[in-house]
Amino acid sequence: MRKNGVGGGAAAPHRPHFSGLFLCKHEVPEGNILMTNQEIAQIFYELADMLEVKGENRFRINAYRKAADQIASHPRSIADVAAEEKLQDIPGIGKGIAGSITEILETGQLDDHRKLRQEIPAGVTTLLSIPDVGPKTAKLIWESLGLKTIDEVEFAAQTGQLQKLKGLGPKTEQNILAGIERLRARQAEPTRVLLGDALPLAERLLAYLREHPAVQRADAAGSLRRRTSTVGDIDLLAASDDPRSVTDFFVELPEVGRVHIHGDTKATVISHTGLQVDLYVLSPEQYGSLLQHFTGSKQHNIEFREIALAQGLSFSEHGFKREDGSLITCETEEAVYGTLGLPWIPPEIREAQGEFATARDGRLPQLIEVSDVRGDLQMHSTWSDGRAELGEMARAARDKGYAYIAITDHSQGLGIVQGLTPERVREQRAEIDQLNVELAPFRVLAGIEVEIRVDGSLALPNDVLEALDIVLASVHSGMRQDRETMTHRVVTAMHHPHVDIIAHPTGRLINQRERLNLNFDAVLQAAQETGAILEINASAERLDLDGEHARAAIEAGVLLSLGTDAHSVGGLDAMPLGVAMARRGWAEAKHVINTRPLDDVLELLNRTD
DNA sequence: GCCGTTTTCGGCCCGACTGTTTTCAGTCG
Repeated sequence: MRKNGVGGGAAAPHRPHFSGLFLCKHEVPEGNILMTNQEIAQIFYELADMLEVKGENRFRINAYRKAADQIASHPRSIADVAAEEKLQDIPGIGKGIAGSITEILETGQLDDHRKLRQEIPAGVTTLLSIPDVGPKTAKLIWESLGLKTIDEVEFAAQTGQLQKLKGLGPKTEQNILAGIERLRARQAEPTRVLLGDALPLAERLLAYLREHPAVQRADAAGSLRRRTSTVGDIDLLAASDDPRSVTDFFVELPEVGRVHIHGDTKATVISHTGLQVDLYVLSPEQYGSLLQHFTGSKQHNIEFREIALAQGLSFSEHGFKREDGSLITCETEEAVYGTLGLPWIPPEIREAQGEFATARDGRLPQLIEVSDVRGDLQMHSTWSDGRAELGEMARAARDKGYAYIAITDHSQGLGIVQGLTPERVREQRAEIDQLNVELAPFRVLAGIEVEIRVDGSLALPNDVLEALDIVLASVHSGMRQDRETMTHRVVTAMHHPHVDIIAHPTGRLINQRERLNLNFDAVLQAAQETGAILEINASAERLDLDGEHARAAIEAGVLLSLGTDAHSVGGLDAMPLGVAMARRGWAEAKHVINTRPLDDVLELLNRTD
């Protein structure tokens, strides 16, 4: 788990930067400044960092961080929420922070933040991004040596100045130097790792651990288990009666580049690929509490422990402690939640977004499972930019157990690939018809991923689209349009009579390209009006919609579809990632059209045979 | 600063590991 992951109170000075997705000029009340959720959140993160360096009340600091998390992950524009005077409906936002948000929206800044910034140079809070440098160390270095940048701290460490400070020694000085090196490596290779890349590495490491004779169980936890789109590190857990032998074994694995921490029950290593991997080991009878604790999220755990405290129980990874000091251990997570009278809560929704209240009321959703998915509704073949023949894709999908798929090659109008012309759509249809004879009862739907042109019109004529079984529409070019234009463009396409699904609706490519500048509320409204379906694109670099957007869609009564967007046979394996996003969005099978039998899907699309 | 099926005040999650220390502070998860 990365810095400030589960349970921590430490700073996380740098947050991934989001696009201006949630901002819409014409919705902001007169006189307000254009601010994205991320920009607003950033002010509170910085405020928290500065207060921490000052040594202020840690609960106040945590309140700002919690509010910033809520703001950053809110699926709607905070400016819109503010305009509706609903800010205090958001958990963690009370009168004070609501007032601060209003001030930020009106003036573009926060006076408390501005004043503190005069007191504490911006550079000092950036020192918090160095591993092993927290607020106390940053303050010490700044006040005693006057250092304000990472470069200055690096030089001071190289020249032995840091170890002269009270409380620091030569080891710490070396750790800070190594930390700066790690930070630089991260910045050169900036990104968080894709869920789809981290999962295989975690599985390899787990396979080693499970072979160790003293290991009874091993699982991934943390954000990987919650299936966030990207992860900052990998958290692994093991059950063993001899934990030390397991951490000893772990730090010697071939994947390990460097050992950072190596204790009796925990070890932290850096893999050769630069990813941090943490291992925690406890006895089998404590495995349930270990799993719960390290799955997080941090805020979920805090709420969980508050509920425990209200029942006179203190909870940690070791189990529940009664007030008399006696321990209740839990071998399973079901027992952990059950001890507080709660049903087991799926990891994907442990984000402190209302899951406890829902669980208490017995209203937890029956989340969609991979096995619910009967067909894959987006994939490509050599007819456009895919690497496998249409027949190979179909047979591979059939062999995965699907009842149907949609072949959705690109249309003309997409410059970089050989998109289908009306003529070639008809040729492809003949091949699909032939395949359907061969593969029956498995069914290949003749589909298309048609370009939404810059004005919202589609790149194929109506009669061509009408003859297809399913039409996906998406934006691949002209992506820099302003918010109003882009929103109008997508909404116009949704109103097209032959468009069934908007593919990868927000257009993000994780770590590569920001989301489209789109008013998502307006997209949801258009979906309500037209019945258009929004895709959850399962390819690892898209995962679009993500959980937050999927949940907003479901709450708006909008239907979803799942497609891998596979461009090869191997690409079909991405479906569990898409299902994970759906689960993070609290989706049940009924919310996703391709959990339904083919006839029901065709009826929904008004294309019954 | 937030929050309330004990509370509008007085709480706010809990423990391992490391380094610099002679008993603990800082950082992290």
